Amino acid sequence: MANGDTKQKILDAAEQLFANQGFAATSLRTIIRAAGVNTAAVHYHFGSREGLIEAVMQRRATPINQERLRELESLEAAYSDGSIPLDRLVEAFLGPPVRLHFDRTSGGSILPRLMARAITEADTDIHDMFKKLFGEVFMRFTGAFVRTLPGLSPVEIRWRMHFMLASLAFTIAVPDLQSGVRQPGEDLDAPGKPAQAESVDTVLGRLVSFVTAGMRTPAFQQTRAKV
Amino acid sequence: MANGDTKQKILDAAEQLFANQGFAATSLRTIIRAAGVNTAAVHYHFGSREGLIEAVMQRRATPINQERLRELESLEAAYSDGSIPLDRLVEAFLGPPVRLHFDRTSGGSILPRLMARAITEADTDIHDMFKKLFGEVFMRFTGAFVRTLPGLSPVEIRWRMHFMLASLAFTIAVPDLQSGVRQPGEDLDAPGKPAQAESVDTVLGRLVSFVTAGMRTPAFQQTRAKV
DNA sequence: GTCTATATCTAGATAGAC
DNA sequence: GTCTATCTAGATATAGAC
Repeated sequence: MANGDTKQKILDAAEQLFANQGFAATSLRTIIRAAGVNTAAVHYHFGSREGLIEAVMQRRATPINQERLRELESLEAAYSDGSIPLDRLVEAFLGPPVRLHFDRTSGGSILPRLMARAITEADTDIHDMFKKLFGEVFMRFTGAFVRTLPGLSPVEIRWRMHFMLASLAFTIAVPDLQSGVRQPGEDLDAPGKPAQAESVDTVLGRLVSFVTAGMRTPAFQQTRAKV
Repeated sequence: MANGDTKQKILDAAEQLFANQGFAATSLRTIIRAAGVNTAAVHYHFGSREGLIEAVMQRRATPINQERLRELESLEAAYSDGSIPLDRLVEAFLGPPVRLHFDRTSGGSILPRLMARAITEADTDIHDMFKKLFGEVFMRFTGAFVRTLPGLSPVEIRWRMHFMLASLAFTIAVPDLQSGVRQPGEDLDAPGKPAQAESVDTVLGRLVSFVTAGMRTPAFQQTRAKV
């Protein structure tokens, strides 16, 4: 409990709680209780509650951005003459957060849940923060999708990336939704048992195949029936 | 400002605020200020903050459920011999909330945002509430999807419905995300201008075509490369 | 059914001792 | 760098007059 330890303890506790309960629902006092420190420590290290939120997010955004960029650049190098295959591109975007979500060793397993919370949260300040942290890499991917899918307008592509983001965020942040809802006739799983215990590869595979198919489908054509 | 008016005013104000700010971030005091009533009125009519939340959600769940069921039953009648076409089924599920989202007359335009918030929120009590309100109709649809997509396992179908729910919720609840992120090279829209102003049919069309394609794609096969 | 007034608690933030 | 003590504001909830 000596030196600079406190800062880390606060960050860890805050990350856990923000990820589990959301930002709005987590008070500083809950955090300091969990971290075993006192109120003043938070303000000393981070200035304010908002400063803490930003620090928590910043600590985690960098690795995801780096990993995504690394994969994207490796794909761009491999397919420098043509365009990148769609499923590879989708996986380069979804893989890093999903894999980190399942990584129980790095302490990063809560990380993507935290990120998903950030998109999901109502607070616009948090949205702004999120855009600041991920916006640049997101735009790089947008450009790649535009090249890979020349048949689609940029607007259409942006919508589909929005759906992709949605599927990603939900898969990570709201996993309990797929448990609570059971099938009509079948009982593949026991009454209360969550439908999870799936491997990283399986989850990522399901996600990538769904999103890739959605991305690839022909552009929606407005029927000008009315007007 | 005479009789039973107060209850309605509270419900309306609460719905607005919950939809815009989320549940956790909205205090009773904010609500009573907006509604022009006082604290005691809320407790008199709804017992507690949680009681108010439940009342707000219940008021809106019923019409969506009814509309979805009506469309589903009409499809089941029309295709009683075979299975329902996938895109019709997807539209029956997504159409009612999306259309209500755009309906500026019924005062229901905030409604689906509210619902989307409920899935999106961290609070598990709200999740439970949500499952209670929509679970039954959701299961009816699950059964229909299982019949329409015999090539997919129920587990796979549940995952894809999860992605569908995600895309729906995000489209309605987090519309600003698609604005803030702009294209690399192109400026189809002005710097700050949101990319919306799209018609109901366009948005619903984009959503349905993306989801339908994702739903229809062949089941993900686990490669047993490792292990 | 509606209000004012108030009780009780918890929030974020700061001052100042160590 | 870390703590205790405390300020102020805001929260939910209730009592009791009208």
